[in-house]
Amino acid sequence: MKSEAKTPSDLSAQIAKAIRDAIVEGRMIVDERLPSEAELAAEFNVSRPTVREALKRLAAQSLIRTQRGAFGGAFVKRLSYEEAYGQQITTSTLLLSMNAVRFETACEARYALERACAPLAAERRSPDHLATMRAEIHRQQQPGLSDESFCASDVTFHRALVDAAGNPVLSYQLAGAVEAMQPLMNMKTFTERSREEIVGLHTGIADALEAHDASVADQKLEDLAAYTLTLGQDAMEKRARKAT
Amino acid sequence: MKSEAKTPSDLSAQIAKAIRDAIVEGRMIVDERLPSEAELAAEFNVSRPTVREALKRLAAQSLIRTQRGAFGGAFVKRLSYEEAYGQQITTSTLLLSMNAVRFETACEARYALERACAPLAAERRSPDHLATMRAEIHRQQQPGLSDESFCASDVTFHRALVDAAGNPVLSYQLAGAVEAMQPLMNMKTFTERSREEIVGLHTGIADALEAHDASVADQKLEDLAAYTLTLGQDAMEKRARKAT
DNA sequence: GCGCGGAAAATGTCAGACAATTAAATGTAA
DNA sequence: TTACATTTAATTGTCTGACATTTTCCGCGC
Repeated sequence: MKSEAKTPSDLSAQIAKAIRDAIVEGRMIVDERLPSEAELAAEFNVSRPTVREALKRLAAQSLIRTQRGAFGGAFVKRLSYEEAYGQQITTSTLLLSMNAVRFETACEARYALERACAPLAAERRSPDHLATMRAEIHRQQQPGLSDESFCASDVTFHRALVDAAGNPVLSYQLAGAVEAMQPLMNMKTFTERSREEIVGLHTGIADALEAHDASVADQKLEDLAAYTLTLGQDAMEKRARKAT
Repeated sequence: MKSEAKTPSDLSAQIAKAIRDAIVEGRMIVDERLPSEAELAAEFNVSRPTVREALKRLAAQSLIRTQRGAFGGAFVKRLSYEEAYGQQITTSTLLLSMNAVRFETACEARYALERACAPLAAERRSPDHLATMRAEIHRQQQPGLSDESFCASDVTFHRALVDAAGNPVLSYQLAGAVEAMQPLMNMKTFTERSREEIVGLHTGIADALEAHDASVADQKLEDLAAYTLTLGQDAMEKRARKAT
């Protein structure tokens, strides 16, 4: 009945899997109520703490939400875009930081994906998106801005670019790619000169989107990708020279 | 000290957040051992079951692994690409299925991202990737293949295309986009005629990659995107007519 | 009809106990 | 001395039972 001799222990993982499968396969629909903890405990023949551990696992993945009180309980949760963004970003950031991903690799992936957004963004960008981009460009020009703030502004600029494509699925997929780069970028230092260069390219991108010109936007993004790469290589060389 | 009057209850969530932050911010490194459950309970002034619920939350996100026995405990886990793929796919699939994402939206996102891979794939594709693609094309031509198997083969083909770009970060980002489309595609039916069309385009893509020809590959992908869109619209119209 | 208070149901938390597992320490014999 | 078996201690996994807290519903009095 419940063979699965694979993992004799970790009952809570098995129970979590069973419920997760039911949700993913559509056997439980959004806002449907799960049996109470006591009922689940009886059903799976385990104690309530074990069931609770399983439910917490699901809650951590935003698969369920719980509500206290009478007629409360655990409910299948509609996964919102915001939460999905958040999970995406956490996972991407950890993946990059824990696997010693080369700066070039992450950079290449990020700009390849962003360039995929450019044609759509050129077509659909709203005044709102343009305003956000202009505002960030302005911030990036302020003297005395710390490297970290400069990076944060860069991320906001690029997210606006992605969002301008007007496709929430695309925004979701790229949230991780854009945000996860920030820790890698934070390790670099930006000279006055390189900031000027970047701001110039950002301006070019915003102008191109405003003019609905996809090919110029793509060109500027390619330039920006290339320039970012050289920045990374410079930093590496400098470090190598220092180590010698 | 630990006020946080925002959420009076849900201690396990707070504890999980505290530990998660420590990991994400790099205060704990890979393979570092967390304090034992009893120690954590004392540290946070809660009971062991509460600590355990927090740890299960982290385990669900693959942030830690636990080991029983003396000198066992919870350890910060290196997030592998495989696990990251898996989480990506689960989240993407749920996001699409729970938010009534339009077929066109998902389709647009997927092909925009895939086309971003095309130039890199044309440059770097290995014989292995080409062989996988050819094999799937062959499978797709077999008569009597179920729609579901056809879709599964389609996914494998496209993942080979993405992997051919030789950038694991890109592969990770696209895993969700490609796989999450499968349930949406499974709802369609593929006539003999449409399968022929798709197989033709797949062959064109494989040929272009083999010839290192990025622009043809891109063109074929654009055609495939357009054709897939019309398939989806046909299906919608047919359903609408039936409902009338 | 309308507020109000208690009952009931459910999750959140705690305490203590035992089982299972594992690595290190210890002891023993060749 | 070395190799192997045994004990031991630390730690997670699970269970039982209890109490606290939150929230809804129902009936009661007005």
